[in-house]
Amino acid sequence: MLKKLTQSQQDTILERAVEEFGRNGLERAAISEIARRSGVSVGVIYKYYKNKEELFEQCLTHSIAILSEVMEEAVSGEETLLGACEKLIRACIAFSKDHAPYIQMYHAITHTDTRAGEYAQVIESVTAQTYTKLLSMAQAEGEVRADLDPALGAMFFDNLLMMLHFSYGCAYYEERMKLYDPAVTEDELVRQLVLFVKGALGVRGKEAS
Amino acid sequence: MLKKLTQSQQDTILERAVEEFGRNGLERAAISEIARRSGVSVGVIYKYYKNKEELFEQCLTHSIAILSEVMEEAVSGEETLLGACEKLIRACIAFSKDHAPYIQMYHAITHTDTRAGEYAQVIESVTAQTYTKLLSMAQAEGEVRADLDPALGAMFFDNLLMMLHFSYGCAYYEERMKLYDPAVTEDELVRQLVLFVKGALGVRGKEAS
Amino acid sequence: MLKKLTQSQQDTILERAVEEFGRNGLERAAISEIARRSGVSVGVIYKYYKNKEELFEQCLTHSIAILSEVMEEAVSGEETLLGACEKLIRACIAFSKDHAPYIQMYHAITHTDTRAGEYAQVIESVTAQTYTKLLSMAQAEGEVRADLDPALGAMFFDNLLMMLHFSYGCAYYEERMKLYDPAVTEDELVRQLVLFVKGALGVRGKEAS
Amino acid sequence: MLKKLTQSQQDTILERAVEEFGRNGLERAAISEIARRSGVSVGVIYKYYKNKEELFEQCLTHSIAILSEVMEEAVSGEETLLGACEKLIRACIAFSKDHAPYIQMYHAITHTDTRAGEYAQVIESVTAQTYTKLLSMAQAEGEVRADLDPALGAMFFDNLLMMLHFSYGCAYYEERMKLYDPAVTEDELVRQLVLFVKGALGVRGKEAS
DNA sequence: AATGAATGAGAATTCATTCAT
DNA sequence: TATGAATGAATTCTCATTCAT
Repeated sequence: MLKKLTQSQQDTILERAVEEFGRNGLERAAISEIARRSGVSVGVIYKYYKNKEELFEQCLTHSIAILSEVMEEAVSGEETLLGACEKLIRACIAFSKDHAPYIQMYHAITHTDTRAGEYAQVIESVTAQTYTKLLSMAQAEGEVRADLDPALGAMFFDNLLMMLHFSYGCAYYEERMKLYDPAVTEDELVRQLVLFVKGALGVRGKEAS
Repeated sequence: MLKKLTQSQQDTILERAVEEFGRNGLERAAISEIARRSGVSVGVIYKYYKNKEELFEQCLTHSIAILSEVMEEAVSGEETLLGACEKLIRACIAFSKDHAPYIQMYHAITHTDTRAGEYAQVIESVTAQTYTKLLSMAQAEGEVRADLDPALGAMFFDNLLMMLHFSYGCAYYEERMKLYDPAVTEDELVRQLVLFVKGALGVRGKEAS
Repeated sequence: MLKKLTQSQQDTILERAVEEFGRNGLERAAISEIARRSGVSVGVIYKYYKNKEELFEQCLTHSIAILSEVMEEAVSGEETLLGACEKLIRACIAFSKDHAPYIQMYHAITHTDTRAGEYAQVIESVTAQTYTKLLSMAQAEGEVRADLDPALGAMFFDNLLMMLHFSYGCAYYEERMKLYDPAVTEDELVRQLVLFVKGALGVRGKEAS
Repeated sequence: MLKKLTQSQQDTILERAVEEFGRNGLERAAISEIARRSGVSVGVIYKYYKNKEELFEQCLTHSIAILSEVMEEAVSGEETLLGACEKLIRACIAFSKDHAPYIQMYHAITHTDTRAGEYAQVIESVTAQTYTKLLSMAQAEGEVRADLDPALGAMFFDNLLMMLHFSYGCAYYEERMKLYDPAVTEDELVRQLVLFVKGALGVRGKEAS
């Protein structure tokens, strides 16, 4: 057969690869399995990706892009900080539930030793800056407590979101969540986490300032 | 007869194994590498551990035991909740700095899919119950806000601690932390995190209640 | 794509495998050795056979098929029982001389403990039924003595054939044969064995009945 | 401990080894298992036997000695050839039933490629000569047919006995026997085999000559 | 350009044999 | 002298990567 891979086929490969990596991790994931599920030959994968690791990285980039998009969309047009927080939290959960493999990939990548800096840079920069700026602005308007360091506050908040991702996307953390509260509803968790964050940031309604 | 491995040699194997598993995860970790670094033959590892998985689990048990001890010791004799939090936070950081491989191994284990429930149970149960009870009691005494769900509050708090572990024990998260604040001092981070938690839990000094 | 193994190459693998299994038995036979002698890589053997045991079984099937064919051809068109016996005896010897590895493999398999029943079923059923029916019919026609149990008679006869296989295919039994008669010619042996069987079965010419 | 191995301990080792080799064959048999079952250390086995193969050979010698003894005893004092045959046949069956491991070892040894001549010499010489002489004498007295070659006749007879050993001592041949006659009794088999041999040798009662 | 069979390095595991005690 | 723990070579099997077609 001599037809070039369509964009859609490339997307398919990436999605199947994310699933395979999510299921089995970088090591145990099998290129041949990804090829089979994608309906292409092994060779074609090596045409587009130098080796397994590079495919893994592309999956990562792909995953992060999707995740970022979802998260950004979540807060767009949201007026209040707390409203944005809740939207982010809900987006986290929804995304993790629907795209567990992406979360598992995300978790896997954070275990990388080599190239950690590079990866972190690519993946976390935007979020870090966005959240920090968000808090800075809120602080300037008196919406959050004055003694909060915006950068660290942003990191702590993002830490909570990351763990939320894992809790809804990785088997281990799901089990762990059950140990804390076997029957918690998603709504109750969101409510509690919003309260938690609200207190942590010392959020006051704007009108209250 | 040939001298049995001394306790110290056995400890060495476990330490090298933790390092190897931390570096490479269960899959990629190589028994032969662990043997080589431990200065013993491959065979002796199979004398002491049935297979790679069992060695992994022993490493896990070992790591958790050490971590638990440190964390428990940190809060013992601490009167106030906030004091305990700060101690825990400082213990987290100290431990992660000193025992990065243990943290990496912990991070690796949370990526396991098979046996996730089993592992979570073993590793997280005690912490989950301890923190939950701590918050319950504090709440009963009016030390934390009344609308906090102790179980979820405990989980969020532990989530922050876990991310702290990673931030000081795993390269990726270290780099990520630098993105938020390249020059933050440990003391400042602790101060900010204590404030963050204080607000999140709605902590009032006991005398204030 | 890389050229698939030709049929001839696949046959080579099977032949080399039969030799290796014949030489060393299932346990000691080394896949790597079979690969080396076949001029293929180890991997290709695992492409065609799930594991060593499956290769072993295929060798078995192959050997039995060849042997059966030879034996069946030997008796086809033979009118008298004694004529058939002589043909079988000669076929045994010829086959064993030409295909010693198959005989050695057969000998090896009879040492298997696990799956003995399964193997025996596959290998011996046809022969058992054929010989038994042959004797039954001959008995009905008064060609063999009336007090012979056809099934047991068939087994004793086949026992003699099996030992003949071994005597011409396995070093040990060859040496053993020399102990009985260092200089025996094949023709003399056949003549004697035919006489032996003739007496054992109480064969009378049909015209004598 | 500094006590020398008693004769009884040496016998124990040999017996346990025969069992282990009978069970698992030369390859899979484990020296450590033999040591454990014999209640001695691994080292002591290597004190008495250079290596596994030598132990195997000693087991063989031991097995053959026992077998020979039993067979010789069986025929001693027996007057008629046919009586001796029946005694031998019964002894075969009884021994194989009681000492299957010895038979399995015997079967294993006949698979040896290297040293086949040596082994055969040691193991089969006496039997070969005994049976041949037996037939020669019987022939001289007109007890067996005149056109029988005593050496070949002896071999065919011994072939039948060997297969009998296997049929009662090795799983594969047991199963094979069931294919021929699933419900045969030992007595019936003996009766049929005696008849078979009687015919084969052309035995006449002495008084009939 | 795509295919997918072949390659072969690499990893887990076993166990005969050694030898320090 | 007996012990049995340690050794490490050897074997099976997998799968990322190559490359002839």
